[in-house]
Parts: sequence; C-alpha cells; structure tokens
Amino acid sequence: MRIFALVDCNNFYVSCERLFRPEIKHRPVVVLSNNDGCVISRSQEAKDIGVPMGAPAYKYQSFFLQNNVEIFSSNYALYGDLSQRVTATLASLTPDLEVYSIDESFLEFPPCMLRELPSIGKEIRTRILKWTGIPVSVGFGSTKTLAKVASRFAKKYPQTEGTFSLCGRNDLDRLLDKVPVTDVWGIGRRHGKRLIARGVSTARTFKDLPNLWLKKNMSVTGLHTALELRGTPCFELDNSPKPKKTISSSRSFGRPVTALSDLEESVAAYVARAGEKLREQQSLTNGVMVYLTTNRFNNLPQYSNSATRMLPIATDYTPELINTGLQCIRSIYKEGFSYKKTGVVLLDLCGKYNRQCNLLELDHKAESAKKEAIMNLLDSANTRFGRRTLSYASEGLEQPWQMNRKYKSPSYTTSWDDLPKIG
DNA sequence: TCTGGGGTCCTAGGACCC
DNA sequence: TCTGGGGTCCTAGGACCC
Repeated sequence: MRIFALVDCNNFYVSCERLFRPEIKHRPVVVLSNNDGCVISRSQEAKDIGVPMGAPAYKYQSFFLQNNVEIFSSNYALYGDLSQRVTATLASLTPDLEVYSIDESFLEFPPCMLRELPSIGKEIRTRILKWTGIPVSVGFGSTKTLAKVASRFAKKYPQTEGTFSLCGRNDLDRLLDKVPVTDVWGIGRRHGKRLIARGVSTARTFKDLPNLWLKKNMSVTGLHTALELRGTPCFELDNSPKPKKTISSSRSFGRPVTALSDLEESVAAYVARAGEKLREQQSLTNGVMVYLTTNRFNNLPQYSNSATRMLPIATDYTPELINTGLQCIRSIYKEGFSYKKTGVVLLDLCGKYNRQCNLLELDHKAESAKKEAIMNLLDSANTRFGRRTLSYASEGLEQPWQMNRKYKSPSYTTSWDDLPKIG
C-alpha cells in the first residue's frame, strides 16, 4: 500500500498576518481578495461568527465593525515568502515532496512506515510550527484523494490533534459516509449538485457508483476520483514542476475606468508583470491575448471582448510584448463604457533553451543579445531593490486605476523598509 | 464607491489528410 | 440505388483546483 500525506496550512493567509500581530491571535480575522473584494481567508473565530467564504466585503462592513473583526488586504509578497519557508521545512523531512499550492503540499512515504504515521504527523506539525510559526494539518491516505479527505478530518475534529490517517483502516466506508460528496477533491459545485439530485450525497455513495456511469457523466476525471477513493492511486506525486503553458496577469480596477489611456497603462503594467514571470521560468511566448470587461454586477451597459496577436518570433522581450498588448487593447476598446478590469495572457509558451529556431531570427543574433542584457538588468534591479524599481513609461506613474488595498499589512519579510522593529 | 486571480485538464466538433 | 473510414490537429467551452 502506498502512503501519501497532505500537509495543509490552517487558514494560511490569516496565520501569516497573525504571525506579526500576536495580539490578534484570538480575535476574528479575515483577509480580503485583491481590490479588497471578498473574503478569501478566515480565522476560526471569524468562521464561528458566521462569515462565509467569498463574502463580499462591502456587504459585511458594519458586521465586521460590530464584531471587532480585524481586516487585511491580501499581501502576496508576505504569503509567498512564508509559504517558501514552510515548503523548505517539509523538504528537510523528505525528498518526496510536491508543492501543490501556496498552502498545501503532498508527500509520499515508503509503505514500511505505516506504523510510524502518527509520530511522523506529529513531527511535521511540530517542526513547521517551531521553524515558521504556521500551524498545519496533516492527513495520510493510500491515494492523494484519501490524504485530502484525511486532512479534512484532521482539521475538523480537535481530538485528532491536527493529524489523521486513513491508511489501512477497516472502517473506511463508515468514515467516507460522513464526508459530503461536495467536499471531495475533484468534485466541484456543478457535479456536486447533479450528484446530490441523484441521491448521491456522500463520498461513500459516490465511490460505489458504477465505473461506466462515472466515465459517461463525469469523464475520466470523475472516474479517477472514485478509483482514488477506493484506494487505487490515479494521481502520482509530481515533484518536478513543469513550466507553465500560459501565464496571465490581470486585476480589477480600484474605480471605474473609461479612458483608453488608463486601460493602456494597465495593460502595459500587466504585460510587464507577465513578462517577468515568463523570464523567471525561462520561457518565450508566441502570442499575447488581452481582454477587457465592464462590471457585471452593476446595471450599466455591458461590454467585454478580447484580442489575440501572435508574434513573428517567440520572445521574452517586454517592450515588444507591451507594443503587441497595446495594439490588442486599442483594437477592442469602445468608448462610452465603464470598465472594471483588463487582463493579459501570454500564450503558446516554449522553453527558451529547447525550441525550434525560426529562420528569420538567425540574422538578429547581436540584437537579441542586447535585448537579453536589458531584460537581465531590469529583472535583477527589480529583484534586488523591490518590484517596479525600474518600470516602463507606458505603465504610467500615478496609475489612478490601481486596485484598493486599504488594509494591507507591511511586507515584513520581503522589504527592508518594512522589517519589524523590536522593542 | 464596494463581488479575486491564476492555472490545468477533458471533451465535442469541425477541418483536414490520406 | 450506390456516396468510406480512420486518424490528427485545433479550438471553444466546461469543469475543476487553490
């Protein structure tokens, strides 16, 4: 039997904020999405007083005030840095590690360690808490999906003390009967609804559906999920992350935007950011897609559109990408609408050092070396001195369209200026 | 005034090829 | 009257994840 573990940071963003504000440890705390839109992380106290996930912040303003809820804008510089510390700690325990998301990692252990799982779980929790200050839950299972289920139990029931194993249990069915089908990893809202309508409401009844039905109604992904719940691994541990196939950057505006010039600035800024990510993973892009949209939540006239332009030669040179992005936005902009958001997607990425060469580019060796040197300079300056130390004029200086971040905490661990003072 | 952002995978259907 | 069949590639849309 295989042994997978899922290590899941508890209320991750809230835990990050609390690390530097210990006095809010027992108060309700929420972290808002970009643009201070809705709630994306809640402390246990916030859950207990009934703040739902995804709650629009503006609807809850007086509620937050009445209940003395501490509010934070999201601060991804902080969360990303602490996330790295957590995964580095995990890497000190085992090389079989897949970083699944900013707050979750899968681990695999050899079958012979079955009897040691309780102490391993304890050790993981203790070490991460001690080294990083972040509380985590640990779930073990013979597949990734079961490890996920186990971590839910670990979170939900205090008597588990934060670690729970579903490996080698003979009461697995009884436990899966307690898990709502919509809580299963891989079953979303859409399928969940349909399943419940058919009377399939728990993980146990779901896993016992006939294979043919699963395949027909939920494609192979649904079948895989059921097989995993029955203990047959379909998803392997992936510890060598592949480069992304698309890279995007987008934001909602802090206020409605009508002028083309503002939209152009935002597109230039998002392209520049996407370009940084592109070079970070050592890829080139073959095309740029730009979209814009009005606010679907108001009653004003609606308009959204997108434009794609392919590039003659794959590149990671931001000025060229910005040019292309600007052409796109100009081609779809319509006057008279109140815009909420623009976004940029770099498409059809390929590796910088392993790709088909284009006959056209052989003539441009000297020029491309120069471009590369410029990008290197820009990236290293921005890494060393902080994001947007050097930026493009087309991104604008004032950026009146910038998102709201009214409640942002300092970047305690990633900015010298924000380093916490002692005493 | 005020409702996030960034990804992946799968399938169906059309175009095209021999 | 009879009008193939199998394969690949591409794209749009749906569903899911955190």
